[in-house]
Amino acid sequence: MRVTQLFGKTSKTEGTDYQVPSHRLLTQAGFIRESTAGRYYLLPLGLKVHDKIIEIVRKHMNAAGAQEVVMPVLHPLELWQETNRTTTTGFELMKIKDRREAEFALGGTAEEMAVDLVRKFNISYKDLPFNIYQFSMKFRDELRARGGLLRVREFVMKDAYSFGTEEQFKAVYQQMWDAYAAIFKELGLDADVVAADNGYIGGEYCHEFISESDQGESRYFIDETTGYAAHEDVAEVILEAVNPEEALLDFQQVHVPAWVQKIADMEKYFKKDKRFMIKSVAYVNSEGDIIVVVIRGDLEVNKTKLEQKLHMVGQLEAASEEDLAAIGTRTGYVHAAGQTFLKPRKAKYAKRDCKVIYVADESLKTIRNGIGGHASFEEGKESEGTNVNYGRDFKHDIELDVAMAQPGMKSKDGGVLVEKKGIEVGNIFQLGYHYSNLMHDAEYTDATGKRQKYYMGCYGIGIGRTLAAVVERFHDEKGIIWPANIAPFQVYLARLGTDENVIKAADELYENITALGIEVLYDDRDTRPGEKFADADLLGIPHRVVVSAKTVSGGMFEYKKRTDSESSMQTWENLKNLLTA
RNA sequence: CGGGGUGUAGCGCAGCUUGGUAGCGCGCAGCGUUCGGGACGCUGAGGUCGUGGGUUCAAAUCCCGCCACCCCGACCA
Repeated sequence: MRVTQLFGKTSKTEGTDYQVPSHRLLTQAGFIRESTAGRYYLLPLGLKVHDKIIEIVRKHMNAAGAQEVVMPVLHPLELWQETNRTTTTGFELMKIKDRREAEFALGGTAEEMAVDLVRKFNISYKDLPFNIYQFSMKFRDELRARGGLLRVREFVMKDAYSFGTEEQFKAVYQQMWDAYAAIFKELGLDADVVAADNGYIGGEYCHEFISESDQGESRYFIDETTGYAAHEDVAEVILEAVNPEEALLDFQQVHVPAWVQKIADMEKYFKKDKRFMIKSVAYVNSEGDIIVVVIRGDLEVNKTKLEQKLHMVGQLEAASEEDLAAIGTRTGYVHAAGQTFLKPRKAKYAKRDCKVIYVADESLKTIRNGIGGHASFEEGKESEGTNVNYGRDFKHDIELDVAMAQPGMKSKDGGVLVEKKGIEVGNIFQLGYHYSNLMHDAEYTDATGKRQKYYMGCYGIGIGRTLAAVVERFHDEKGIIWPANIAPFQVYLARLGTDENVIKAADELYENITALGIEVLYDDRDTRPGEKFADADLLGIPHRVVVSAKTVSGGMFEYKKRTDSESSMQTWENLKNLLTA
């Protein structure tokens, strides 16, 4: 390809709106162009890379026995209604109607479609297991697109759906895990594999493949001694007893000044570490019930864990002042001990009839003689509890681990958790019977002739995001540095000058390298050398060859790798070897 | 959805306070001089000033509505 014929241009100036390197570089180098927020044009250069990534993914999926299909992008809305995802999806479902008023969801993920396709056939146990996948545009009405291709509203995703028996599933899951590891390795992204939350997809467990990056939005923890790796949403820690040697003291309700409300205030007033404080955090669910989580003062409630463990996925929101008023309390004075304590006040403050669900975090068991959680806010008589001991002074029926992990904590496997940030480039989900239970006829015939439900999994890779993750990992101040296997071209051939001999030599070299089956981007523009070199670096093509009056007179070619700082003169034979190596 | 900000030529911006013929740099086109890390001179093209309404003799500028985009948060691939 000649640069003079290539659609898309590099830009010398950087925009000011780019917060993320890959966004700026891909735009500046002419790989992508923004349409509206979160929707991008892929230009010829960008598409070439995109295609190469797809090819690698396809190769490994096929090798793992998965079979490619294409599903419609418009999903009949009834399918989504069958699984209640029209109301409960995490992403805002995009819907459209045709002229007959038939409603469709713009596909954001395709579990229902896959099941619907499969149930159109008479599947027997002899057909199992199988795994079908596709590359298709996914639509998600993101609240806020961000970071170029990192978080968009339309993107090509490879999504696979496996069907089989429960016994067969483990092997399929492992197969996909291995395929993913191979894919990301081939792309130069040695992704961390972390346990994560299934969220709206459903199922009981899943793993995310995360490319470590400062620009990533996923926060996760790794225990480097044991290998335990988990997304912050699910990371489990062992909390050790803080003061097990301390004798239990008598509970006291003591007067405190009105300014003492937050944990920080209490630390100041009682002159004790926040680990000894007892904190209550209130949420409201979609029914309007109030969920009060009582937890150690130094910990944060992990809402994802809480939702998962209460089976209220996607339903919890932080309680408002109004919600708190409904149970007779207010911010800073949510009572840890439970409903009974609230009753006397209820008549005065209650505004609506709602359930109060108390959850005690396991961390409460790690402290003796804690402070707080028994606040009274009657004016002039503000008070707090001291020497509070969970189990003795109060206890809740629901005891869960819902604390957010923090760096330095002990992982559930015993090592120390290190915090990392990264870009989630792929995920594998165990779905189990989630969809088979919700959708009719998601069944096959077993060896005894009985109908059985499918045990499913699903597996996704965002192609554009992966592309961006590669750029995040491989770039310098001058531009992108593509790994050779996905570079849009292998060679950037820069012709310096417009001398007849130079043109002839460069044209010939272009032909000769192309004849080797190597993709060349031939910079045949009549521009100055500096511009060509700058573009070569910006575009990130692995090899750079220069033809100029100097090289022509010497009968040699100038060669440099994108990652080299110095170039060298090479004969054609040597150059050939360097380029085909 | 809450808070903050921005919309003027392909890109980056000035002009708006104090209403009066729409500007600058880069880029683009032509000519010339140049030619090894983003040259220089001259000439030129290119803008419904996001959009709808209002005030006014007159609106990029003042007022109201709407839309889009960016950042933080919330939410979540």
